Amino acid sequence: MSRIVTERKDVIATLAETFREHGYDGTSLSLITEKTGLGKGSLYHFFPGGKEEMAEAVLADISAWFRAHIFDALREGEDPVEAIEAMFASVDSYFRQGRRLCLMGVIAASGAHDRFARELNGYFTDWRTELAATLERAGAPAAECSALAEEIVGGIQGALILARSLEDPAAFGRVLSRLKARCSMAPAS
Amino acid sequence: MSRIVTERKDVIATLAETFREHGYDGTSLSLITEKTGLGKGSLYHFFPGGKEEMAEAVLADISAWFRAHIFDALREGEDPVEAIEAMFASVDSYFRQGRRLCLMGVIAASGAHDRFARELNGYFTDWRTELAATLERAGAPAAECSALAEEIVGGIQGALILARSLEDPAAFGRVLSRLKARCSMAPAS
DNA sequence: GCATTTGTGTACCAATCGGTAAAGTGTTTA
DNA sequence: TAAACACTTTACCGATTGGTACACAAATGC
Repeated sequence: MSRIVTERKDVIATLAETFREHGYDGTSLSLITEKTGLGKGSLYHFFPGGKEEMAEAVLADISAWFRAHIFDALREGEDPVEAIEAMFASVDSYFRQGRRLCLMGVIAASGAHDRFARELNGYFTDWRTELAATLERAGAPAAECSALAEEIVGGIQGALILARSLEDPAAFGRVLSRLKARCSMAPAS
Repeated sequence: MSRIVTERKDVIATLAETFREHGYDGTSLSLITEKTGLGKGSLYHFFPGGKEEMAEAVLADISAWFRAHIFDALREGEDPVEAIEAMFASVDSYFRQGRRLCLMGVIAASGAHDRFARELNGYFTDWRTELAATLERAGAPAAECSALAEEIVGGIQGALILARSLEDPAAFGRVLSRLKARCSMAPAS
């Protein structure tokens, strides 16, 4: 019997998908065992803190992904208009054209939100901040770009909820393209 | 010892608040017992179907409220512009200036979403439909008002998630007023 | 080659889960 | 006034929950 050796990071993607689909409270250890193929022994070897540490690891992983692929790209993109366009493309792909929920939103809307308040706050604060700065670089009126960023970051979350509720993933793309259109209006005077 | 007699409808508001705050899976019968002050016997007397029937009753109650106070007001308001303005005011008040989540959104973002798919779909479909029709009556370009309604209904959900995550209820009001502003642009040609 | 580290499987735990059964109390109705 | 009804209380059920203990196997380091 060949032993299949796992590493901590191999589990995180599966963990993330499970939490996304079933929520924090809806994800039991037995469900995790089933989805990952790992027994409790292995699970608690990687995550001594149990379920809470698993969720924390997943959230940290997601934060890192967004920092690397979205926030940094916004800040460091030479052409801010192009960078914003790239952000929308990345978001559409990351959320699988509206078929995948945002785990940050899922946690925020669950009873476990206070346990992960720091991660949630950081994620949304960073996104709003970086997007606002890039909008300003792109020529949006300075007084407005923080509010516009807020509207967009929130709009993305709402569009995901809406798409799932309407059972119409395409609704996500429609809202996304409207939000994108808002970015190119009211260019710098 | 005076016996306190309860009616089914008396429990529903407390039930709603509990589900809102703790999510569907996070709301246990013992938590419900604690919040409502009712024992399991009484609970199962009112809701023989248990937790699922309780949630269904709450969702039905919410649907009825929105139908009566939002959707009907949109459809029957003589002045469509005023009706839309009233909708935003009602929404701001219903969601307690961003301090209260939408239970429909909470369920949609939970693992229980498929169990209540019909209710979720109906709620969002009706809202989008009625708002789109009112926008058209208000003079919005016919080709656009369905998409605009979608953007607004989704935007409200997202703003609630955002406000909770940022621990800044005021973010809800800010997004709300931006969404409202979108309604008065592009008047009929 | 031997010890240590890294990962796995199994058995177990108290606590809680959602749900049931039935006796009891008060209120309405006939 | 007696039966029917509406609500409550208490005790109980098997299943599942998150978590622990520990023996065990494979890879790794010296």
